[in-house]
Amino acid sequence: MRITKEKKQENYERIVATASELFRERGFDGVGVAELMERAGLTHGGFYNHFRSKEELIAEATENGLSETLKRYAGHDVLAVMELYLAREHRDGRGQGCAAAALSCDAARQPEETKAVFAAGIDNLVRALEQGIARNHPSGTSGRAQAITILAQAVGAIVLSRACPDDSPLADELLDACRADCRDAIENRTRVQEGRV
Amino acid sequence: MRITKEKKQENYERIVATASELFRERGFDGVGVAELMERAGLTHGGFYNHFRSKEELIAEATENGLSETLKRYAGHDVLAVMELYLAREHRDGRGQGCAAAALSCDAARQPEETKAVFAAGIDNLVRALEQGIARNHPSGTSGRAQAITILAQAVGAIVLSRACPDDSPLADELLDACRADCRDAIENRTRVQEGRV
DNA sequence: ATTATCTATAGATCTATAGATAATGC
DNA sequence: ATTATCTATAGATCTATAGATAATGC
Repeated sequence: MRITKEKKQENYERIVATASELFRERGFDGVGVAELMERAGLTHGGFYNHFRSKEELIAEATENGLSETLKRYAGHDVLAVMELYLAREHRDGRGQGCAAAALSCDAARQPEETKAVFAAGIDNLVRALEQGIARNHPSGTSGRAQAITILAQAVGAIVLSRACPDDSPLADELLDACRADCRDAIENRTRVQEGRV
Repeated sequence: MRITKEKKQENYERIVATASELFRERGFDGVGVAELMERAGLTHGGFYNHFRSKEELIAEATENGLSETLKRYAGHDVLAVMELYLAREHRDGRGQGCAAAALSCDAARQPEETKAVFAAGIDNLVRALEQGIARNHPSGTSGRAQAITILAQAVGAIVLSRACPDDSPLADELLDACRADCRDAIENRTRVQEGRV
């Protein structure tokens, strides 16, 4: 049974959104085309009307996940972003959380084209954080380097925290120490820019 | 053909060492038992004389990888460790590099027992870094929280840098910004402890 | 006529097991 | 006699394709 072009586009988007979530939960190798299509309400074979290969979907789902992540964090000051990012709810909701934190290890093992998509997504996050820093420091100079260090630390904290067992004290310690450190770093930036050092 | 107990132990250790490296390169799902055993110079079926399941090997290889990582970095001051850690050579040698950076995303998807092994390994790295901070600050107070933030940032920088394409400027930018930030953080600690703020 | 979906399946993997072989270790 | 390895294979996956079906879009 054939469907309208509009319905096809809807199906395509549902496949990508479903894949984006499942990949974050289980990794690229942890999700098969058959299960993915079933979850999207379609049958296995139909997949290849939308994508030439699973690899093509991986690139698409990665781009989608990273742009969703950007959307969630753009437009807020950096401290507000970090409160949300370094929260237990974020750590415990891999499928709905930051795609950079959930998929970076897996992305490292993908072909160069997929890694290019990933790098573009990270760069967008860095730029959003840089603007977030500017919201805490309206008169400050460019904070790209600091945006990079804050993103790296936040991603590292989430990634390591998720690798700990549910009841591990270290898991929470990671989030708390990095949240406090980020606050200090931003505060310190204020002090430096006001010439108080 | 049966072999000596000693040879069996040697085979066991070679399987774990081979797995530890291959898993870091390709992830737990990216390496099959057959290929692993072939690389270790044994046949597929022999695997189950050493392990009840692949899952058991994963826990063992994770522990092995993390303790190798600890061995490499223990006993040096924190700035020397970070020079090594945030280097291009480390980023580009996943199989020989830090197991926490290579496997944390994968470990997050493993059963609780494997995650417990992972958390113990991270805690050892944190303690080693804390001692490394003490080498830069012999008279300082405990630096566990700072050790945690430095580890998180370093892991995040490597993980994100590896997800970028080979020629990506962002990949190097991540390493350089975090290396500089770590130097600043340790320097700032000196200033604080000398009462200069 | 075109095409998005479906069913069915090819062919390659994957983990794990069964049974044979042959050398160790009692 | 025990046991570490080997060969062979069961049974479950996995990606991808072929061909049938039926509704759209010309």
